[in-house]
This record gives sequence, structure tokens and C-alpha cells, in this order.
Amino acid sequence: VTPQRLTVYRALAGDPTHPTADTLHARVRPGMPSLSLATVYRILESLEREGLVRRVSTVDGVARFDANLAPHQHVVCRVCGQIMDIEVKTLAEVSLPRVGIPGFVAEALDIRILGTCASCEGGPSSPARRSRKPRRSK
Amino acid sequence: VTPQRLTVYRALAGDPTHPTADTLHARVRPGMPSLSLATVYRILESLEREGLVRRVSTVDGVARFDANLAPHQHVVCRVCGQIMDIEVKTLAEVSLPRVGIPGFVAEALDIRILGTCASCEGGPSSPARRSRKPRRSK
DNA sequence: TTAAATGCAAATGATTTGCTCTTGG
DNA sequence: CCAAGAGCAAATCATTTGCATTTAA
Repeated sequence: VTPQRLTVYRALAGDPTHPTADTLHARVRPGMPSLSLATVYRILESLEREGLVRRVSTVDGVARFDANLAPHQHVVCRVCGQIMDIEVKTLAEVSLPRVGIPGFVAEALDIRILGTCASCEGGPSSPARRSRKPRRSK
Repeated sequence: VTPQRLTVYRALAGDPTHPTADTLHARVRPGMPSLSLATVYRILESLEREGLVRRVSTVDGVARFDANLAPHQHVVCRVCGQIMDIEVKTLAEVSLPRVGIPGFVAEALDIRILGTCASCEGGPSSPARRSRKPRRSK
């Protein structure tokens, strides 16, 4: 089943910034003006259900999606909010089994490395000031 | 500066479940009926700004708070949504510096171990079926 | 007294849903 | 033809804000 689904999926797959539903919608609009935001949400939801897309955890309450299915983790810039992928293979790499909770069956690892990206390093008037939400301003 | 702030802070500090603002509000209401949810949000915001409280990352868009300032990470049950603390000291413990992004200055680690907790292990009709949101039902 | 904190209600923003209309199979 | 998908608008939820009132310092 797929018409504009392809469009949305491709847009997400070709975007390394882990866009929000809204961003994706805007990015796809020009080539498909009638596509509504609600539909984008529905498409993302089904893609997630089908396991083609993942929702990445954030601390600001806005959903961000990722079509990169290869096991990887994220690096987040606290200043510009940019999210980048890094290859930290799987559970084994970080002593997962050592969860001190009895009876808990660990299944997956979700790691986020917080810091400052190259562009944002060096004071507030640096080179690439990004537009992505600079924490809490909703 | 502090009247009902103490109440909210104490409620959070004495709750290992990483409650949402709403849960905290409900939990404190009986002893302070006039306390509004908006105020709880404002209190949590200031406590966060003062560094007494942290917001934990979630994938479902609802803010959860944590008053445990000691460096630690979280274990999340995918079934009942419960979030528990575990002691995974600091950055050093997980080869942090190996971020493959040039120019990125890593500052903190945010790890979440996803899995199934003891109570939820063993089919949907198991012992302790928790009330915490079983994923996406907002 | 006096800026900061609180209450309430209304405003926002993100996400979801109801319902109708299309359309791919 | 027919169920699944798309559109649009209205509904929900979580969170924030405006403003008048209260209060701790």
C-alpha cells in the first residue's frame, strides 16, 4: 500500500537531521501540495508500526523520526538541537547485561551523547548558528 | 523562594517512578488542594533551571522528571512504561570520547536500556500489570 | 514594600480522530 | 467493488501564558 507514502518515506530516508513530522511535511509539500500534516503523521505512524521508521527520544516533547534501521546511536548538540548518527554497534559493546534490576530482560540500548557540535562551539556568535530549537522555546 | 515548591520537590524526590507533571500534581493535591497544574509546571521548570531536577528523555512526548542528581542512567520497561534508575557511573565507563564526529565536544551521556521488567515478563495477563501508559494512547 | 510566586482561565503547539471522499488492487 | 489511504476540520493532550492577587523576604 503506497502513494504519497513513498514520498514521505524517501524524504525521511534522505534526511540525516531526524526531522519532525512538521518539517517533513514542509519538505514534501512543494511536490505534493495537497498532502496534509495529519496524513504525514498517519504515514509515519504506520511506517513505525511496520518497523521501517523509528521515533527517537527527545527531551523537548517533539517527535523526531529516523529511517536509519542499522543499529546506531545519537549525538545531540545542546545548542542547536542537531541530532547526528554514530555507529555504536549493539548491546554487547556497552556492558548491557549488567542491569542491576532483577528480572528485567534488556532488549535494546538507546544512547544519546550530549554536547556541543563544531558549528556551535565558540560562543553564541559563532559560525553556523542553526535554526533547530535551542531548547525549550515551544 | 519556597512554599509549595517544597511540597512538589519532596514529592518528586520521594518518587522513584519519574512522574509526569500531572502525576505529581495529583499526588500532592490532597495536602494542598489549591495547587494548580500550571504552578506545578512552573515549579518544575524553575527547579530544572536551578539544577535540582532533571527532565528525562522519553519517546512518547510526555515530560517526566527526576530529582536524583547522582549520575545514573535509566532502564525502561516497554510494556508498562516504568522507568527505573541504575548506576552506570559516568562518561568514562562507556567509551564516550569515541564520538566519530569531528569537532563535537561530548559533555554528557544519556543511556536508556529498553526491555521488559519482571512484572511484565510472561504474557499480557501477568502479575503486576501496571497502569503507566502502555505506549501511544495519548 | 516589592519583586517573585500562585491561581485560574484562556492560548498554544503538537498530535490524533471523525468522517467523507478517493483510489489502488 | 471495497477496503485502505488521504484530506480537512474539529478534538485532545500536554504545556505555557496573561493577568490579577498573594506572599515571602
